[in-house]
Amino acid sequence: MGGYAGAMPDHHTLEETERAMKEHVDTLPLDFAAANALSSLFRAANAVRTELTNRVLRNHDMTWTGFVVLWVVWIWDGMETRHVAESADISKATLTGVVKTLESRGLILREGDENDRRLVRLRLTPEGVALMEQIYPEFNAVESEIIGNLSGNKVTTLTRALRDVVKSVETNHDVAVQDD
Amino acid sequence: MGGYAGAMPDHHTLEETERAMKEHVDTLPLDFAAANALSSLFRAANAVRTELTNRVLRNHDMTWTGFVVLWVVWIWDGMETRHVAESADISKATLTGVVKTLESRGLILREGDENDRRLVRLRLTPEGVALMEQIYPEFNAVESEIIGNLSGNKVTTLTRALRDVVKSVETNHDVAVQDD
DNA sequence: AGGAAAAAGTTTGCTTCCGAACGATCAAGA
DNA sequence: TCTTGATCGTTCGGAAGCAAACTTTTTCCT
Repeated sequence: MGGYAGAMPDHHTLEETERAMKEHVDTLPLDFAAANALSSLFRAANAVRTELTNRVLRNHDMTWTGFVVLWVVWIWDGMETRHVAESADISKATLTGVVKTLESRGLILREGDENDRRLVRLRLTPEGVALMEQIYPEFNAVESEIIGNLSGNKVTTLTRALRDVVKSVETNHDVAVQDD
Repeated sequence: MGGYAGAMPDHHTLEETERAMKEHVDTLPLDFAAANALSSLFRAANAVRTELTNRVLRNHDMTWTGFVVLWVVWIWDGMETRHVAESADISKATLTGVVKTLESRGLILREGDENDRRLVRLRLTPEGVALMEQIYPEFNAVESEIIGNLSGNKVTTLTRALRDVVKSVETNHDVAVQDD
């Protein structure tokens, strides 16, 4: 991936792409600021995800989604699957498959609810707990390293702006949001 | 997905999750600010991606990655495969499959390079161009709508912070970065 | 009580998604 | 020249990823 300076890069920088795009669609009334912001959003998310996967999860033979699901169930022991799916930002259908994988590795348990037999609650096995207690500090250390290059003030601003973006998307469909 | 206010939500907010996590791992020295920032990053990216997919791409029977690849080739006509993959933030292996799908729908063309027969260059068909000229304005309009809720100043700050995150990740591996 | 409607999780079918191994092609040096 | 080493795109195997259809269970209405 990128990160060059001085010499001619073998790929196109964001700035070059912006220029090329403007030439390409210069007759259309477009919002370039929005396009750049969201392009940066996806690029950042992908870069961080790849970094965390390669430096932390890979050593434990763990996928990104597998880790996220384990983390959610670690924090919210006995959570119902639909809420786990929502927290992990994946569909119920995907969760079914991921849980099957994690179950086969002895990290998670499916447990029926006695009062409502439609529900399935998820719990970590002792092995799952042990794994999370080992992985998560490593995971967070890399998170800290990545974010550590930004000043404290910038981190707060960034986090708030990202939450605003989420709120902006959800506001278009849900009932009015009024918090914060 | 979320976006409730007043009544008890059927899911956990970011703030509640933060509290639960702190209770859960309170003996460990963790960087919560970094965890919150990156959690917000993934949530924002997912929310925007889902929104754009549902409101724009779905109407044209187009997947997210398919659209991104088409967009890159639209802007950089005749680009070599490996550069398209890098620009689209996917692996070469993934690109092979996606191009196969787009090719079967008559939107993209694979074209051998005469000077270096290892290379494959990608071009849009007239149908592909027509599709992009129709979809991209719609796509950008929704981008604009999402970002439009933030003040102009905030957008600039957000974009810059996200690029800093990308740079922070890449700096750990590449040669020193010195631009901007 | 009884039947319709809603809700939870699973299955199905198809498309990403990636690392590793692979075959083909080109580049550099003896 | 030829051969060793890179480089490019593809293939393979396995795991996400989702919408839509489906089964089971619960809720709601009369």
